[in-house]
Amino acid sequence: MTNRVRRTMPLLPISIVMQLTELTARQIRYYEEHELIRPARTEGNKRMFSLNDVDTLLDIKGYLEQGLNIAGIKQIYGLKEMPENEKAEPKTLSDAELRRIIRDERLLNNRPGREPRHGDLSRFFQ
DNA sequence: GTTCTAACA
DNA sequence: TGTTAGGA
Repeated sequence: MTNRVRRTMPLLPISIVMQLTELTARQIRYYEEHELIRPARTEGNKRMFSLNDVDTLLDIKGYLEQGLNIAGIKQIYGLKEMPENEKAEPKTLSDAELRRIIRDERLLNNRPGREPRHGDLSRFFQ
């Protein structure tokens, strides 16, 4: 079995992915709506995530913490209609390019819903 | 008990 | 995004 298969094999239910990524089910489903991830479905319509999906979600979380919104992240993952189940690799962006995207979004909207961050070491002390 | 979709005091 | 209703 190839590593690609291993990484794209749908194995994880949303509850596990929630713990692995520290994202809410709402967020995970929302990102699927925007085609940032493409989890498979069981016969009962339950989402099954691959390790690649988890990896992508972790990247998304990182970008969100940097102030990017879905639109900005979509620019990085151009996840259009690709061959079956093959996920797009993160578009390689220069730091300058990434900074430009973030700056534009801060300009466009004053980072809606974002409160001053205290320091993210807090999650290590829950 | 878990996950799903749709919708919003 | 959170949360909840109503089903599966």
